[in-house]
Amino acid sequence: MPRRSTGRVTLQDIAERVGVSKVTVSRCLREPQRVSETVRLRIEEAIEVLDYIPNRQAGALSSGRSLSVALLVPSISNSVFSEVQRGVDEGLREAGYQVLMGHTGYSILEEERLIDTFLAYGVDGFVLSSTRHTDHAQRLLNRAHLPVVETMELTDNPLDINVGLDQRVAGRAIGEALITAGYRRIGFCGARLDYRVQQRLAGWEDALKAAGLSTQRCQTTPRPSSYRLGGELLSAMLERWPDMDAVFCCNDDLAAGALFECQRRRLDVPGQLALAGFNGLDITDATWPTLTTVITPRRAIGEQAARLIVERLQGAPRNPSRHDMGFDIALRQST
Amino acid sequence: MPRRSTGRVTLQDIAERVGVSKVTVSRCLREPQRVSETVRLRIEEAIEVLDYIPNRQAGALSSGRSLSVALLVPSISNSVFSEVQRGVDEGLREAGYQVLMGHTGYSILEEERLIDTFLAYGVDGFVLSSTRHTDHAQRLLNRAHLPVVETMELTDNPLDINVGLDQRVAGRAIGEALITAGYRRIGFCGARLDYRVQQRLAGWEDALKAAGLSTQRCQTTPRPSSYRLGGELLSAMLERWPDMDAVFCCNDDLAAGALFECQRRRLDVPGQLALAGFNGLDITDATWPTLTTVITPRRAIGEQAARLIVERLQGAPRNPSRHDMGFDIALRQST
DNA sequence: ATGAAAGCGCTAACAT
DNA sequence: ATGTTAGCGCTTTCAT
Repeated sequence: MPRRSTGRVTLQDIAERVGVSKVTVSRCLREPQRVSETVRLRIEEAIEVLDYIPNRQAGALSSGRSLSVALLVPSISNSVFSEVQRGVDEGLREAGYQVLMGHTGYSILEEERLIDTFLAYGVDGFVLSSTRHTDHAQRLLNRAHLPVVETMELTDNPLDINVGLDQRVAGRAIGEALITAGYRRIGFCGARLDYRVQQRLAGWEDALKAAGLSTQRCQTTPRPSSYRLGGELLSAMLERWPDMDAVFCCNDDLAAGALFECQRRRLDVPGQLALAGFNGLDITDATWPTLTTVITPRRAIGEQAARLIVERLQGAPRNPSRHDMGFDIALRQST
Repeated sequence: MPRRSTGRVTLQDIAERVGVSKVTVSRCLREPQRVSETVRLRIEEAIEVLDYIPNRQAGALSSGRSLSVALLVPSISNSVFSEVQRGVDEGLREAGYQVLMGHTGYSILEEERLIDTFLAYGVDGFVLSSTRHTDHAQRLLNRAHLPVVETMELTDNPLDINVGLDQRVAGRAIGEALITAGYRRIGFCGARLDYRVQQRLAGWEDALKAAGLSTQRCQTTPRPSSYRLGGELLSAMLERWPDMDAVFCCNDDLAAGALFECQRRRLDVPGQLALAGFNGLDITDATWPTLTTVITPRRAIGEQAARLIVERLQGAPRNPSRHDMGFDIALRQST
């Protein structure tokens, strides 16, 4: 017994109304110039009148391409990734691809789960926001023969395409900037301690060691970053190392939170304590005093990722590559 | 001539390896208890060994259900919506649904485009973050016979399910709180001026009028909200109405930006000027002074939206409803 | 320029 | 408990 149709308007409905076969309608949608003008106009009219919405699942099943790309970010609420997302989204949309977003909660296991899910949805490519993955995730990606872009940080062994910046070099640069500015008892505070934060910490150590300074003033926690945590970490540090004259916070949220805590304590920034953040979020340029930070090219990373993946989707051969997008130090009022 | 297969592992491959038919494998995945234990174990082993990933497009095409729900938010970077998103995501994931997110950029035309796109992807339902849509979008949604939840604000004519809070009443409540606290020359500053902001403004007017106070101190702009804009609007207001003793900012970003501007001007908050925001973002509880604000139950809205849509997806009949999730006023140091 | 036929990988319906 | 058959809506291939 035939299963009843879903009631949705299909290519066949358009075809019948116009009096052509459904291949012609399909063709009209994909290669309008291959259909005669008269037929084209009538098809377009029918589509309009019937409110036809193509069934992408059927299209994808048949063609093997879904015209969608998965973008996996650690966190939705972290504004750091929303800029990357915008760049990716814009670039891919222009090329006719839909971006499907997922968030991993900073967990590579969750990333693996999402890769599996999106493979099941038949995405044509992946943009990941890290270079660290489970073995299984890597296997899945390799077998799928899909273009993959790993973003944010750089790696020597990209799965495929890698677009980011050297987090360690950036950490070192901000450390050096603080040293150049005359600070000598420089602390580091970090939350979450994901790979990128660890790299920034290593960079900070590089800078201090190279200058012969102590790297003992280091306060870290696995807890997720927040404004309040920035305040808490700063308080703990002031207690342990009252002589500290500057702090590099692993990200801008912590830096802003630390600044608020200084205000609460009536501690003059930068007079009594200098503060620096990382990423260059909007808030760093709005507080009083404004915050010194490392500006990361998040939008550009997203755009470049989109550009490269589109190239591949349009047929360019696989060619593992690494793209260093650099960073800028913004020296502001807090140092 | 037969088209060559995609090379992907399919149900058929599993079936052949185990020596059963593919329906049995399919059944094993969906209703394991209906398959004999021995066969089940062998199927599970084959799936593991071959790294089988089901093709959801084929499944959805065949069954008419994609096990996915679209969530449309105005902005990815606005943390207001990330809480909603978490609630939705969590609830839907538990029920076995994947959330596909899109952002409209506060444009109902873009919303319409996304509704079209996600209908093409065959989603089983929609969570929207407004009650305002284009006529065409409403038509599309009605014809699709899919569960739809409109969130954030309340409406008298829900498309289907409506979960939110009365933005106008909330605006009035914060206005009244300021009046109760003794302020009399109360300003309003608003950005973007989307529907919700307009409602908050109307509520603020309600409160001031009811108390016989002037509503002239109102500074608005269509520009998108940001910390810096909060500072700019405040500056403009101080210039126009130097006697102003309190400002209700339409959201927390503006309020924080206004606070930073006060710090820059060495204006004592709340001594010389009181500030209030809207939403209850983390930052309002981190600044110095902390910010008075309206706490909106964003997480709860998301969870409730998920709960209700899952009910419908599991067969509950359509039953238009409105769920007022309320709000709380947090009186903090800035007033 | 247009169409007929086959098939993408899966599930629903109906046997056995 | 398992299998057979048909078909979801589209695109591809090949023919006209």
